[in-house]
Amino acid sequence: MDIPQPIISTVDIVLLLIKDERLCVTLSKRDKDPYENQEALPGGYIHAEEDRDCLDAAVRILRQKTGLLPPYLEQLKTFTGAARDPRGWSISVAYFALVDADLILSSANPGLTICPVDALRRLPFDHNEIIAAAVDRIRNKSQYSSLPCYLAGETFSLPRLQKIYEACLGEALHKVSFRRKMDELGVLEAVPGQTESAGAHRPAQMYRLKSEFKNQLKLLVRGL
Amino acid sequence: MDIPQPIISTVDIVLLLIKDERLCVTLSKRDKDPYENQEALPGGYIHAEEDRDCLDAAVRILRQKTGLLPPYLEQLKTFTGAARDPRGWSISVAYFALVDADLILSSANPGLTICPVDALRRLPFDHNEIIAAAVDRIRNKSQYSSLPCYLAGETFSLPRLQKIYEACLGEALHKVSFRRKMDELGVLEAVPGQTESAGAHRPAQMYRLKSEFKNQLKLLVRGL
DNA sequence: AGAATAGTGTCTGTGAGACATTATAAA
DNA sequence: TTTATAATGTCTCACAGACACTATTCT
Repeated sequence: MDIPQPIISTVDIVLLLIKDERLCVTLSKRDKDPYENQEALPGGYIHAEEDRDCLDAAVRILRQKTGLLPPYLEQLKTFTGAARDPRGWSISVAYFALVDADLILSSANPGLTICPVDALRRLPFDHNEIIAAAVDRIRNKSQYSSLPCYLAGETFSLPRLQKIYEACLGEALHKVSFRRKMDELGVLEAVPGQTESAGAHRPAQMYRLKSEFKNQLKLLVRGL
Repeated sequence: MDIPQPIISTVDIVLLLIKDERLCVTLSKRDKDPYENQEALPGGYIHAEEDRDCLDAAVRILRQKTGLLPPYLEQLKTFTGAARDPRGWSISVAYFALVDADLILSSANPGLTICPVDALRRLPFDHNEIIAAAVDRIRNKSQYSSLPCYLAGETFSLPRLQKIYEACLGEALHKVSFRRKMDELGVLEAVPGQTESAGAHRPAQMYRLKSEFKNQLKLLVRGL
């Protein structure tokens, strides 16, 4: 039985959020070689002694680099090969996380940058490709699920939620249909008496996720 | 900088096909410990010296264990952790492949077994979970894509293709709608003059994938 | 009062499923 | 000629988008 050659095993995380009605990714300044001091996806080695599995590692790395545990976290895709890392053959299990922008902006972590996904410069490793996969994923799931609600924070108006969906999908949505679909999803409830004023016009009713859907995606039979 | 602990890095493949109108998975008898001589998903170590990336490794392993290159192969999901392999902390990058049953049954590889996915016994490692993820994937993609066509071989009748879709989805489909959708997909062309007789009734027109779609999935705007 | 957006009611075209009818080869 | 399934035409109901109208608050 041949002993396999050692392979670098890491986890990288695409932490997405909405800022100024645009879909953005969280970048972290690298504190080690290779690419020391450059902006890249937050990531790190798998610690076999400490992490039970890769999801565990992702949670640990998120805590270390951003100080928060996002309300949505799932495996995205695994990126592998001899060419993607100057240290040699590597595996990166990429994760996909969503968070309300206020949480990051308020925690004011110095090493972090928020950058719109459609205005990224060339990043180290294959991180542009990883982010592209994450954008594909959110585009796809936003068409038929409550996924973008995790970008919206505790309470939000329907007009704001529609803007978030539109930022995820990259296209404008029809208001009546959007509201019908949100109603059909059935994951939202109005917050009694709470409204949001935004100028010289009627204020918007605020909504929140029903508690039973806080940790559970809901899917539409037919998409938006 | 801490040197990470070595992690076992493997690739496993869920090779699906239709046999007797049922969705089946290809199992391979293990030739090494752990679980020597037991049926499990075909898989093996990543060879960092030889494989450019994991897709490369999957192709190599498929060639070694089954002797064929399936017309459809994509990454499925990565399974990781300390608990899934008795040898220790491991990463398995799982792949998802589709093939026409005739190809496997004709190659008559002795180490292979074909087993319906809904009649599996307990398999080594977390292979039941990996297969469940593959079944989820094919169920999902069959709803809105030409994916199941890769299970159908070179030429096939529409009634047979419908049976294949039904096996993938696990539910009966409406004939008229199914045909409308196949027409809308636009990936099929009739094979002039070729029909299939199957009893005392009108024979079925045979179809094949248009050559431009042989290596490309086509998606429906609205599902089946 | 006017402006501007929130929120809702109604109409219409598209499309999916139901049903029915025709087509065709084997027995 | 019967039988069984292939293949297609037609009807109807549901739904998505278009449009129009009402509601409400700030200026």
